Amino acid sequence: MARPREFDMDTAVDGAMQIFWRLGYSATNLPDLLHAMGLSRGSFYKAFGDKHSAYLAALDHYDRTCMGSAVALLSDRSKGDGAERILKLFEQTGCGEDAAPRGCFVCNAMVELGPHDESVAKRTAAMSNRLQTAIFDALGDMPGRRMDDFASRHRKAAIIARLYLGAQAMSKTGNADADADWKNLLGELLDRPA
Amino acid sequence: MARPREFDMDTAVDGAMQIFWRLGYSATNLPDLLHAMGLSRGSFYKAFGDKHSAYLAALDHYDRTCMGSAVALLSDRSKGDGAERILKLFEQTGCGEDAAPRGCFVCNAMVELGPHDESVAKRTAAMSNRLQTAIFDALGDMPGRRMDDFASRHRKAAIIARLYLGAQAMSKTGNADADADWKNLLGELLDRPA
DNA sequence: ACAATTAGGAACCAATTGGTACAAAACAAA
DNA sequence: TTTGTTTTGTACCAATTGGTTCCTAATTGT
Repeated sequence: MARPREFDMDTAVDGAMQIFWRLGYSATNLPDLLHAMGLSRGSFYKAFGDKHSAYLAALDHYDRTCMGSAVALLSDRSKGDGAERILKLFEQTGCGEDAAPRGCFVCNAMVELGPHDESVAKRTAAMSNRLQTAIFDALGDMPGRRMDDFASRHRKAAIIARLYLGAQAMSKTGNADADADWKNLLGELLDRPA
Repeated sequence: MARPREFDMDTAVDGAMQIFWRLGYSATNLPDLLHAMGLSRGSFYKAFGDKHSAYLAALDHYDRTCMGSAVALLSDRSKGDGAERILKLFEQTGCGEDAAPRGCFVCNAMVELGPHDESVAKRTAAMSNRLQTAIFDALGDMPGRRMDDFASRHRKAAIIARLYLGAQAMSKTGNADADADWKNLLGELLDRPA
């Protein structure tokens, strides 16, 4: 048919995700974005249309990759019971100790564009719901602990999801590691039925 | 000495806070900022120097006003015991139901500028610490409930502060009111010693 | 009244913004 | 090899960005 594209689509979108994640939407200008994606203006506008569409593609990429592995961790029975998996999630996604804290892309997007961008709001809401559901499921997999009723588990999952976002947000100021042991209480929290 | 300024400093800074709070730093351009502050370019640059300084002034204003009243609420013994006051904080600052969700200015600033702006990081860290301390104090004022030890109270306060930030962040997507009753669990959580 | 001093506001600025036009280049099918 | 199609990179664009200049107006102290 015609000339095939030289760049790898997934690599480019991943590059976009990286820089949007680190800098946010407004603060990322086109030259930086193009550099991060490894392609030139022509290719970019042909393949994505505009900056905003590239951002949405980056969000969807985040959903597929990062959010996907978070959900996978939460539902992986080989990693311990539900409480241990939730704790692992908090530890692995580095709620605090990171040297270059970029937080959670979903949280960043929600805060920056949520109220003014319908398409972003829809995606971030879907992703946080996905996380919350995975937490809910993990809460149901705690053999040996007293089982919560459905409504309590739901509320508990809602709390933990918000706690996760808040921890990610606070990690971006760099003072979070000062009292990093707050994670310990999360474990105690999970033990206690509500 | 000389001609006095015609605008009220506090009103102007408050206007700056409003629009920065709603739009964020990057997305607020100078014309909008000037309009919100009710003054012209000349007066603005004479009084504040540049956009960034105005943002810092807005943050400090937030600390004085909003954060101040939050802390005041948390330490107001006439509003109930510590647990009730914490619950009131979550209810009053509208974690979810707001029609025009602007979230929490501290959280917004942390997420947008925290990792790249030392002066913002310092201020937001100070403010979140201030909130966390007030929560810690409130947790110590729960007559009739079993008293937590010092370390547990500290961790509990750290959790609640992060929960607050996360709830504020999630409120910006608009889907938060779907399961607004997660606050109920906060009450149960507070009852239980850790 | 009169300096001295400062606020206010409009005109202006260079740099950067996101986005477009277009021609050359690279491929596939014939 | 020719033709048709698509990518790629560069030059270009208008609009907007935050910020400066500078003149006029207003006020206070003397």
